Amino acid sequence: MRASQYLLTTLKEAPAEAELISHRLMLRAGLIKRLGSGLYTWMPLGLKVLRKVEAVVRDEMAKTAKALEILMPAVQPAELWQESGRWEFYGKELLRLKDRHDRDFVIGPTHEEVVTDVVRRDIKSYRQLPVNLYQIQTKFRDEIRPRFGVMRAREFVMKDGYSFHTDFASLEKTYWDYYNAYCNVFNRLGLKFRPVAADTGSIGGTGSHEFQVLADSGEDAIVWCPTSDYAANIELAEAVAPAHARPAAAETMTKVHTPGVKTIAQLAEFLKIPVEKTVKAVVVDGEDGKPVLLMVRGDHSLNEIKAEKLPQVKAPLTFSTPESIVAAFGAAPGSLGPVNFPGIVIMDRTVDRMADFVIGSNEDDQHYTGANIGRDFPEPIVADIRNVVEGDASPDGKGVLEICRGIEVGHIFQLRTKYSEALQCTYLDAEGQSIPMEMGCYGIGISRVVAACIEQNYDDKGIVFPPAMAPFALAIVPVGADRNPQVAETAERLYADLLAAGIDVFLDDREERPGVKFADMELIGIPYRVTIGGKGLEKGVVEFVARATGEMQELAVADAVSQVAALIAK
RNA sequence: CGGUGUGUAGCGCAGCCUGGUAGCGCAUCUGGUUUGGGACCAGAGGGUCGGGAGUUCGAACCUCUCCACACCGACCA
Repeated sequence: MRASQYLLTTLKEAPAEAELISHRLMLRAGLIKRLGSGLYTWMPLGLKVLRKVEAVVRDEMAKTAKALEILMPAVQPAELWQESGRWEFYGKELLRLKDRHDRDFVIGPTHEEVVTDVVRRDIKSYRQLPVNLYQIQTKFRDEIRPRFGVMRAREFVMKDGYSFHTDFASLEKTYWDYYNAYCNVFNRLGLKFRPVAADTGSIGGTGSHEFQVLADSGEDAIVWCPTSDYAANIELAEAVAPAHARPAAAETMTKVHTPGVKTIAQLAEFLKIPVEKTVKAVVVDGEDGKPVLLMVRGDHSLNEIKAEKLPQVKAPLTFSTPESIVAAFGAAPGSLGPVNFPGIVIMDRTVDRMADFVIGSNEDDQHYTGANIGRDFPEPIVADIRNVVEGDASPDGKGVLEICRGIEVGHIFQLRTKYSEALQCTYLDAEGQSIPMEMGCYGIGISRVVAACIEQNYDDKGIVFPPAMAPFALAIVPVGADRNPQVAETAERLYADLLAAGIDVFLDDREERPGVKFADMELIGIPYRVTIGGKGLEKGVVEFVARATGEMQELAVADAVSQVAALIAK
């Protein structure tokens, strides 16, 4: 491709709305243009990158996941969503619309309903199973807060796969095929990533893994163990009970005046004690509507997903209002505790092993010191309700946990029979019994992968695409071609020869100063550059520069094509 | 939806407090000089100052209202 015939829309300054580095660079490099909140046009250069990702995904879908590609409608009839129950449960993220006949439709945020309908129409016998289908398609989720460009856009490109099985063993086999396919995809794209155990969220089901690209800007916290292969999303990571038993009570429970103390930090500061000696009280609505008191150690934080799963707690998790808290406890948040509280109390496993701690007294501006479980209030229910922290013991007992940030680019689920039952997607087994199919679903955020990649591969000059994702394999930059016919000739010949050799070359034949061309080629992240100038040609050489390292070497013009091809192939 | 903030040329911004008919840098166009790291000189084009209403002789500026966008909290590929 020639720059003179291409549409490069690079910017020196990024639009003010862009905060994340990948978002800024994608706008500056002209990969995407914003149309509205969470809506982006993929410009020629950006689309090329997107297609590169798709190509790798398609290849691995065929080779490793052994799935067949289909394409389902983006617009789906509401009936299917009513049948699965998600018309009610999916909430406002589901974009609903009516056609001219006033019939309800949705713009698909995912395709479990449609694909299940496809399969239930045609697949009737165990002999036809398993079935494994995928598509690459534009999805729409009316996100509460779109942000970070295509990282969390409302409209985005997703690869979604679905498999159907007679039994769980078959599902598990395909599940691990996808697991391996995803590992291959992200490895081939040159990403640093980690598969982690994950919560199944609103999609439902049993087993689940997320594929997280490691980046400090990631929205997810990933827990992992350097000395074992344990890795999980913090939402799921189990906080194990401390190894030691609960110490014996040594202090007498004493009420202390703590004027103006509302937070754990203030409490520890006021009493001059470590925060580990305090217990935090959080009040949520119970399953029966009455407030439930949750206790975690002062320096720990409540894991809302774990809390929501407790049978005593109402789902979705709802923090009790200050009014209902005052009514139930007689005190405002900041001084709450289990002493003399008649309702349900649930404490974290760590709290269970504490003694002589500080806790709210259910009187404003009063706390208890030296509080002890059992002696000063009844033994609460014990549960894992906190987020793990760095230094916690790994749940597999093989080390100590660390935490890093990740961007979720893929997610695989064992759905089991949630949708096949709701939509009556059944098959007849050898005995003629009608049985709901076991299902799995498998997603990759294609457009998000591009942003995640940039988040991991950039420098002060711009994007540094890994070769597998780069819009072009190589840039040729002639310097002074308008004054030196030999430069122009050499550039043209090299361009033609490299194209003939099957290399996707970008020839910057614009009438721009060299600095402008260099800066643009670097900004858009082309992995390699050949610079052709008069001085070099006098010596019979051209320059070859690697974007990632900046390393330059001179190549003899005579065999530049074969040398470039060899260098790129490395 | 709640909290905070911003809307002025394609992009980045100033002007607003203290009303007087809109400006800077980059980008664009023309001419010239330049030419291995985002050139220089001269000239030019480009604006419903987010929309509407109000106050005023006069509103980018003051008031009200609506809209859009961004950031912080509840969702997810």
